[in-house]
Amino acid sequence: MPTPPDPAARILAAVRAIPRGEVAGYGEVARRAGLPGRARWVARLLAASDDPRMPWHRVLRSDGRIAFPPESEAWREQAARLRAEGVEVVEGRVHVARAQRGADALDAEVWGPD
DNA sequence: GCTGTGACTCCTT
DNA sequence: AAAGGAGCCACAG
Repeated sequence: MPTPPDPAARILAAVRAIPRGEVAGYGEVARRAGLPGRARWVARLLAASDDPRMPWHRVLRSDGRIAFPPESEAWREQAARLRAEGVEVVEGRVHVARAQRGADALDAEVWGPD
């Protein structure tokens, strides 16, 4: 039997597995890696990763919002990267429009591609 | 080794 | 709808 990859490697692999133009939540990534409840670890790992191929910008909080402080440098960076691959970002959150604030927009489902 | 701090999430008020 | 609190865990001081 192959030795099970260490948890950190599985999490990073799960992040890399998010297709271009799609997004996933921290908790969702953790679950996919077989580590439910480790959302914070996912965030910590992404912060520590220096791999330029890591699509860290596709990982959002469970409510679809960007996890960085609003208007911060990283916050802008993430929003820009998402838009660059076709993901609609409004006020720091993906266009998932679960109703809320004048939401007359149609629900373009970008959430939970699985 | 204990405390505070997060790129978190969920449940209860 | 918004706020509080508990659970979570790695890391820095």
